[in-house]
Amino acid sequence: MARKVSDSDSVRRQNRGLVLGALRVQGPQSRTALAAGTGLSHASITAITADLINQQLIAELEAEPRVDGRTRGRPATLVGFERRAGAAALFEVDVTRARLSLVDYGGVLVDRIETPVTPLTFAHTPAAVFFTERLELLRSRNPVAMAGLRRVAISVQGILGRNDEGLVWSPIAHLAHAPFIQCLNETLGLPVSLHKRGRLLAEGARWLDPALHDASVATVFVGSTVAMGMTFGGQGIGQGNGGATEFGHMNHMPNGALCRCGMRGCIEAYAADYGVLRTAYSVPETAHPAPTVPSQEYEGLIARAEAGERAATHAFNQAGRAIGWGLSRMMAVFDPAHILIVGPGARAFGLMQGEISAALSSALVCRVNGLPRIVAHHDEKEPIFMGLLMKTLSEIDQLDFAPLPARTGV
Amino acid sequence: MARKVSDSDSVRRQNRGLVLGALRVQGPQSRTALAAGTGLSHASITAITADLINQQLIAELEAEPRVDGRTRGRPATLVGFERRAGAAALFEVDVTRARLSLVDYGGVLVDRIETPVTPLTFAHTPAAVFFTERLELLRSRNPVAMAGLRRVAISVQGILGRNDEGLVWSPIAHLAHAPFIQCLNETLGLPVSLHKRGRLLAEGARWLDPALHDASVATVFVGSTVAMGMTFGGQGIGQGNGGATEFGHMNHMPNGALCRCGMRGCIEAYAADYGVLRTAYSVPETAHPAPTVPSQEYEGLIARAEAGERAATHAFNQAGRAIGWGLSRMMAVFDPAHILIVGPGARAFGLMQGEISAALSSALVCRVNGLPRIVAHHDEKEPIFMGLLMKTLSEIDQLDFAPLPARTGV
DNA sequence: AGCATTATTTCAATGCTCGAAAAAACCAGT
DNA sequence: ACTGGTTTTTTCGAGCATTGAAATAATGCT
Repeated sequence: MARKVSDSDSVRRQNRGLVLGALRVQGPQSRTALAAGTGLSHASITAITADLINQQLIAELEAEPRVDGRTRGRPATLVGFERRAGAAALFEVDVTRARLSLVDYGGVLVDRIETPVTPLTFAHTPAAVFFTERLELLRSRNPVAMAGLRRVAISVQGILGRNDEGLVWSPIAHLAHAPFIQCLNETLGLPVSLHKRGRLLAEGARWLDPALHDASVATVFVGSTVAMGMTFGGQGIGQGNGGATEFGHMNHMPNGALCRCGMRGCIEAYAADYGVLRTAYSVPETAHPAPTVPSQEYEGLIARAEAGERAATHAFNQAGRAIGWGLSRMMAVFDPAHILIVGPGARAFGLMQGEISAALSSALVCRVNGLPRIVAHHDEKEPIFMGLLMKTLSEIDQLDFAPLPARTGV
Repeated sequence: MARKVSDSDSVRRQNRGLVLGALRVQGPQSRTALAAGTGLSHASITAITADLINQQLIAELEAEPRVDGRTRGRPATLVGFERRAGAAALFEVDVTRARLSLVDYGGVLVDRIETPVTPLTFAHTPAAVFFTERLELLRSRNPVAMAGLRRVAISVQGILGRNDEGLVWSPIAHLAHAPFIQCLNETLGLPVSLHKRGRLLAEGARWLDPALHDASVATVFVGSTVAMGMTFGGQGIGQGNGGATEFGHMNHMPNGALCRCGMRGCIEAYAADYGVLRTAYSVPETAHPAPTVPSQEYEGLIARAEAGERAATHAFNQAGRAIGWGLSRMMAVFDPAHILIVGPGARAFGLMQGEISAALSSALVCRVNGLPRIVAHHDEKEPIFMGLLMKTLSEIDQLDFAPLPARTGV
């Protein structure tokens, strides 16, 4: 049942959140700009920013040379996040490597640790230990920043259980069912959150392209896996892991090619790197998928397909068909205004586009409403990091700092 | 960009909405119960209900005999909607008939007009005329109630355009692209809204079963068409037609059976009544679908299948397979806590269940998280009406009555 | 009739927002 | 150097909604 949302304290919290959100989205800006951006009155902005400055969450920036053309009148004082107000530790765990980044409250990267990962990594070292060790290393290198740590966020691939039970399945060996979240949480006494990589991709795309910020977008990652995240006009559904999907494991063809997940006929089994290679080399569909594919091998195949080599183009056609039918089926359930293709496979977009469009054209929604715009982006790493970063910092904004702690400080 | 949500007026509006919502969901109740249900203080409830009573939106009910067991203390005064506060006209348009219901603000059915519809109906009579005529008839029979008309809502099948452009495609002949919404809107000077039938089904299920009210549910209609609506913990995405899907026209098999929509291989082409009959009678898949199927024929087929007749059971197996793979594919994108099967086809659920489960088992999400609970409901008419009714009345609550018009009205 | 119990209303205090007016801070031109 | 114009912030008083606690109402029970 709906619950109260609105005594006068909630109003304040809400408006603080609005201000922090505006700063997060648009960067440092003047109070006047904040008033315009949030719709609040100048008077309220003054009160709220004074509050936030008192609590050292934001600070006035040094006067910048004016860039906005205005030359007359009192110059604006920009306010922006106080970088020392807090920090977050962000893990991105992949099949081939793990990366831990320390960022401050302003979103600036402070330090970073990269570690190669093999299928044996988490067999030898329990995940909780692995994460803790790296956090300790980070702490020893950045004692000051780490003292203000407020959140640990982890990006993983796989399926998150229905009720916050963590990873129930993952292509990263020995990571599923490992109780590292609770461990870290208890050890550190901090909120630790787990995010699906595909979902962060969508989140990141939203932050990287302002046009997408409030749109509904499906972001498809094509590479060593096939994944998809969705955003709906600015918010995922059901707070939690809303927007996360298992697109790569949507069935493309009953009883079809063997997938890494053990099922048969998944889209990924045709469109992820290993699937494309398998097709190109005429390896039987039921052959066990290669655990990892060296990127130069995949790149090489793209090059050969672009040069017109039959087996290669055929493989990418197959991949395109799988993705296309998958999108066409998805659109029967949810039809986004934008579709983004990202990841290593985005480079092969040209090779798959024909089949994708053909499959999409057979969706009733598309025939009636027209094909959605599909765009390929070639950088896949930063969207994930960006998504993890912005999602975590926004969470700190709203959860830690928006419920005003004790009224005006001092 | 996020905009202001919260000056003190919005707080009032918000809380009025909470009160109206609680009354809508839980029916007439005491102020004390409202306080508990909304989380507001008794003092606020007093103020808000006084306001609402002043504006004649709600009224104190006659003392009812106590049923709650409490026998001591001051008896509660129940407040409930003032039925005369407004009315709504609800059209349910189907392939075979149209129904117009007049309901008052309390949700009580006042009058109803039913009209058979044929494929020629809207060829002879423009939709706008058809609707207007019936509204006029209703007005002549209920001048008083119709004077308080606040909304016209129409339930249709088909695809709604992306930007409120109305029906772009519909299985109801000559209804797509007809500008009846704007016409009615201008003629009546009232908001006229169009709803997808499948979406209302989900909405209705939510209101009919309290356990589903705040859950995420996929409601599948199986009958003359196959349709699906989704709810996400109480709210559709993207306000508008969030939760609407084109599930029936999700592709089941590339280049498969011919569907009424003109495409090939849609789920509907296998699982709607005409599809099942076509399979049962070994009519070629590419044969043009029957425009309508008499319900006794469909029922008869169910009976024969239940009696074990081969052709019939095979047809329902096919249908189950189409629905099952469709659900399995849907679950890769959105996995609801409940799946409801409703409509005439729900009676055949037992015949399809095996194939549905088999297909679902091949979804990774299901293998990992377990199969979702699938339940068949046998009544399909009332959920649609209920959905249309509650959605429209809630809209009046929130849009017309929550933004308090002019402060206390003497 | 008086007491216990439950439902509502009254009252005074608190906090937030807002609009308008005042104060600041800076540029330009004379 | 000084005055006027312009743009940004802050200050101030008013208006409102909420809240907890205390007061008031309305019954049943004994």
